[in-house]
Amino acid sequence: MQIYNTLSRQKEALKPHTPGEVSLYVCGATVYDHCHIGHARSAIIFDVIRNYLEYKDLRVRYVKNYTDVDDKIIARAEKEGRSWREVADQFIEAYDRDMARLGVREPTLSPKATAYIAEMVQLIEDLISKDVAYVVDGDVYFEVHQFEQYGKLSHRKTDDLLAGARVEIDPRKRNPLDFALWKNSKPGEPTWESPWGLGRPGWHIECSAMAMKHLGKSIDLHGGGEDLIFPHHENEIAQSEATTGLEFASCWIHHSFVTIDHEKMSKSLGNFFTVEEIFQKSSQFPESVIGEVLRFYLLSTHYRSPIDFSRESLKVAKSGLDNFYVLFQKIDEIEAVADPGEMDGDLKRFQSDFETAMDDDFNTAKGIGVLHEIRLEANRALKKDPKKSVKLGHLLKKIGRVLGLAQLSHEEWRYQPWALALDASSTLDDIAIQSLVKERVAARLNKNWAKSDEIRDQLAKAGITIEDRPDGSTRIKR
RNA sequence: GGCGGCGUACCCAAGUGGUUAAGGGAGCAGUCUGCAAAACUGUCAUUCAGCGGUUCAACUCCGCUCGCCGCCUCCA
Repeated sequence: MQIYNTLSRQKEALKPHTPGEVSLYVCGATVYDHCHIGHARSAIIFDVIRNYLEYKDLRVRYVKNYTDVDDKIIARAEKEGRSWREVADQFIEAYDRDMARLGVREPTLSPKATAYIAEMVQLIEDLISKDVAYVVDGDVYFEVHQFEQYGKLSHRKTDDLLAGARVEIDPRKRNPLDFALWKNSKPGEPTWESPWGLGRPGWHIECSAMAMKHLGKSIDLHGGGEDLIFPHHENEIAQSEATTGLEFASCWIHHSFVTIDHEKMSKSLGNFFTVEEIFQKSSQFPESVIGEVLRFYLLSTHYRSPIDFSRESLKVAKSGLDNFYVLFQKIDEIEAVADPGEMDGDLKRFQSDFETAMDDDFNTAKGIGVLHEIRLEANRALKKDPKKSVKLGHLLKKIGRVLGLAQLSHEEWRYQPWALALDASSTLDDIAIQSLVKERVAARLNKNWAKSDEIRDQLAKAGITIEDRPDGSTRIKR
């Protein structure tokens, strides 16, 4: 298995510290607002990476934190006249709910930063004693020049960083690049006791403390969005390695962004979509369907490439997924039986194609391509070799599980045949549709084609497509 | 200014120093159907932004040009 490592800027073989076990740490969200599609992309990518490692019989210890103390949380709390804790708790809950709807499994552990203040204080004390950190008026800073390898992750020289720096010069810092490990807190802010007085931790130290606490001094995989490379991950490396003298993480995985009109989503541009709002706007579908559409869309581009978000791209994802569920329905209808374990001929080839794709830096886009090839083959075999179709259907489910796709039954997918579109602009309600469909079925039985077609046109105008099935039933699609 | 990425058919998107450049969506034709729809079959890039170079051979390696984007500040 080859994984692209930001540290070396090339793909490397995965070599866990403990054979058969993999430790994975991912920087989670700062909980000051609802999460957006970018957060969803991050969560889904690492969910799939975790699933695939497990599929390859590796035991995965996956830690993803919540940053529940931060300037933005404090600012929001102040603005809304409530406590920072309330704000954090609210958005942790919202985050968990969004993740569940996206079919993202819970990590092995989801620590909250504020539960690890003691560990952070201890780390900082150690850094001070090693003379790589210094105290100024109740603040503690990490002295970047004391860590020779500073810049190894972002591949930047400290001089270059200074040259392009847009950082305000703080006269109390020995060097503008020095970053806060501990901040003297202002009245009303969250506060903990420390050897340097009342204060709160800096952002970077949180992840170091939680990662080392739960995964040890040297972890196998560390991930996050590519915007975290500098300074967050660079600083994590500096702090952690300055304390332990060991390599903090062997492999750094960074994913690219979700863009809107090819620009990074951001609050300042106002061009972001929250997961919550996508679910709300698509509420004519069951959550499991929307979640899967989002997953399919987000996994259809390699994680290291940017992906542009649009309504259109979700429609395409929906269409792609429809094909799988149509197949599942057809397989159900043929009533052939096959042992899910039976793997012969094409089956093995498809499975190995999928593994080859995923072994190559988690190429989910190619993996989805294999899913479609299996689907096509299963459709072809439907009449000639129904048993093969059933087996291919089993394979589809097995492989799909890694990606979190194609796991529903066709009934769940098309739970109400008359509620199948992303743009529900129909002027007819479900009851009206049902009665028109009944009327049309009767007309067709009487071979009253004019009437039947008239009803079909009427439904078409309301944005509903009719499909007559061979058994006389009617399927409807918006 | 420093560092990095991208540009593949109408749209999205994999990929490789050399046999047919995945797959999806859309389109077109056929099978099926009362007609449709769905599904299946076929078709849809002699070509991979442009120009040079290396090579027996490049879309794939190197250089330059054009266009787009990201990081260097909190950010998935």
